[in-house]
Amino acid sequence: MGDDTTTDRRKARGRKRRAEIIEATLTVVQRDGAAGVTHRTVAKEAGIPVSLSTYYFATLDDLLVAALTSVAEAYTARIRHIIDHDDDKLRGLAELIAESAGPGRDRALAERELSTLAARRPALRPIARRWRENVAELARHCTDSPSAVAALVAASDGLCTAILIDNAPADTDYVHTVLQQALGVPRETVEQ
Amino acid sequence: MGDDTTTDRRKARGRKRRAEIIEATLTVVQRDGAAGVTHRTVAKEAGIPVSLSTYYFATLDDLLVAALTSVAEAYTARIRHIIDHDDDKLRGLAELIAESAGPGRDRALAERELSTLAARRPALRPIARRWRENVAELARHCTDSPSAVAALVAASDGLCTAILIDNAPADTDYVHTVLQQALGVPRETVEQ
DNA sequence: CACATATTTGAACGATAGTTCAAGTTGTAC
DNA sequence: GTACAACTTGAACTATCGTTCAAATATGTG
Repeated sequence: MGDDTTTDRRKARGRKRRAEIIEATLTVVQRDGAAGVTHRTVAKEAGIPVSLSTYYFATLDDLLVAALTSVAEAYTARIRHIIDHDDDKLRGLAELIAESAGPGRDRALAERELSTLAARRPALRPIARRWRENVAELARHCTDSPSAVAALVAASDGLCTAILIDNAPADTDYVHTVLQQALGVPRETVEQ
Repeated sequence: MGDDTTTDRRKARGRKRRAEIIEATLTVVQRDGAAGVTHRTVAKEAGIPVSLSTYYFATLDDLLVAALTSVAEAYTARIRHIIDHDDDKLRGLAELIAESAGPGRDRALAERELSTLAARRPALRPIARRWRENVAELARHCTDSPSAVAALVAASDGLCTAILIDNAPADTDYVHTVLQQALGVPRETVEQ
């Protein structure tokens, strides 16, 4: 009847709709910022009536929470993949960060908007924190120093901000160099 | 008549009102986030009618721009003061950053909200960028390495984020240690 | 005094917001 | 078929929004 793994096609469609609405929400955030997210703009983006948006997300807050969760999970998955599969994990991280300047800019922008939102809602903090914890775990594969881990995590975050807001140089080599510097690798391998 | 240094008491009162409205705006941002800023909430906070808010700031955008400019300038002034007057400039920066956990939390939160806003408005980027450039200048007093400067700037930003969103440890010593790490000081003086 | 300029006020307009709801449709179980 | 649950729809309610405006007050100038 109502078990978790039901194959009820109605519920399956419901889950799909839910995902579609979240996707439309992220599109709106990327285009107009978190301030542009309303039940109506999201519904229009998804091509559905307004009341269907509220059917799946009773309040606008629920929708934003779901969107943040989704985008954070996607980002976290990327990092986990680097940890598990990349040989040079620091370089993998640098590539991921450098993406924020190119194709991944919209996504990174959305994540910043939503994480800023999280600063004001304690319920969202654990989700926003997960990204940071995963970067820390990646860092622990590169060094034993706790302060080096902290510096790398902070620098990673700061680099993303710089790329998004300052249009800082964002080629992988540059990011990689700065990450190495934060990690404290010997000078002569960093300086030109 | 209309020169800059007029002592016209009417204009003086106008400037004071303008400052009051900006102050009220920042209070609203600190309490409810940038999304909570409306002409009405600001007017209520300032104890004035709505139309007076629009008299000084024709559009809501003008008001947000003015508020961001104000908060960014205050922060920049703090950094400049450290550069010009502190002996241990890195420690001064660490103290400033650590403030974000205590009395300066609201202001730091407001700055993040408003700088996130800047990501979507090119006109605001120069203002948001100034903070970063001043930190870089401070860093250049501590090192000759360009990558060390970049790492310190990025780490400073990331530490603020961590303190605001993750409730990361924020005592001055800890922040100072991480900043030193990013700067690349010899290991033995950093590790415990 | 009159005259001009700057500030202040309350009311109003049109637009859009979140949310609710009763009615309709589709799919599942019996 | 009937009964039931999940999904979908359009319309509506109330609230708040940004902005405008004419009138009132205060201040400076002659």
